[in-house]
Amino acid sequence: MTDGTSVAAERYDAALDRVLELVVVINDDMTRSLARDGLTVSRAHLLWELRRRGPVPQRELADALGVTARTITGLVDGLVATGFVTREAHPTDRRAALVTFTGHGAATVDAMAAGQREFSRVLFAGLPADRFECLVAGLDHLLGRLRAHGVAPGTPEEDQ
Amino acid sequence: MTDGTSVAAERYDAALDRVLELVVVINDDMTRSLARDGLTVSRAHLLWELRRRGPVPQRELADALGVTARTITGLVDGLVATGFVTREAHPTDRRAALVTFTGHGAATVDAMAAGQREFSRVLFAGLPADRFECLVAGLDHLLGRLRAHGVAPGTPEEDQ
DNA sequence: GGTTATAGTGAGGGTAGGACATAATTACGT
DNA sequence: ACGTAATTATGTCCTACCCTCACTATAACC
Repeated sequence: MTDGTSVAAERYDAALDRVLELVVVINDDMTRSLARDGLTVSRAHLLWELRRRGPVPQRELADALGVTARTITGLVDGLVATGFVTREAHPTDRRAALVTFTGHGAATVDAMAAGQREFSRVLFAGLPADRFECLVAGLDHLLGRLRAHGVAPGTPEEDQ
Repeated sequence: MTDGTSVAAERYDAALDRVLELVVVINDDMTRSLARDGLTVSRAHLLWELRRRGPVPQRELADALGVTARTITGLVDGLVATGFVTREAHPTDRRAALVTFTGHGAATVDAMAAGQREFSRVLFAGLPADRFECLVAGLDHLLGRLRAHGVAPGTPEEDQ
């Protein structure tokens, strides 16, 4: 079974190892980088969603992040305590609180966006155009396979 | 500034988005898959290291996972309680406890390894050989850039 | 033997999630 | 209009991960 059926199981394994290593390394880097801004990954995700939605009630953030409303309460508590957002009154629904950026919060999340662009340049710089395209195509293939396998979002999936 | 200096900042951004999405999707999938075996990501990492080291004192696992010894105590507590490992006496050092697989633990981690091979086949199946090679080369490039940028392991980095 | 280093744990704190229960408010149905 | 949902957010309580600091027991060194 050295070849025949496919490229070779061992090459697949080695490739998956690289993907997994990439996952770990990027995760760690994000965590450290955010910590320098006084943020955690979860809180940064919240700010990121808030950025492309404007002030929204917490319920919407819960749906966007895929966590319970209770978790959002905790995350917003932390972000309020550290001065990134405030809870403002909803104009029409007195149950809801509109999560709203402070100046510091807006500046931080803008800096995050800039940092991400910078990071992408660092990552992909020096990669010839054709190799770059091929890499992106490969990544798309992986994402497609994951979705087809019922893993990624886009699939409703009632789980188990 | 539509082109000229490089491929185009927007393409880099889009590519990074794919990488980030891959990170999230794979993380979530791993978490769910492990939960079906009664494991968490951290505990599975511990078992994974234990697999390629044989019975070891907890100190060694702490170094391998990059966490404090205290954290290992907690993880091993959980794994003992759920029947994956036991703490055995060290033959020569009475301070140390050798973390050792139970039958269930060994079987589970072997199944994890098999599942990973299976997963790699699912991911890469249907990718022509040349495209596969190109993807792997691209991934290596990314890992290299990360290391060069002082992100990945291999760099001592006294952190500060 | 005495000092120092190491292995592991107790105590306690911060963050991230969940389940369940509950108050306040809105929406709906008749 | 009035009662019954449904919805927003939170209180309370739980698991889990990770840390620091203090401490015990043991090993190692000299």
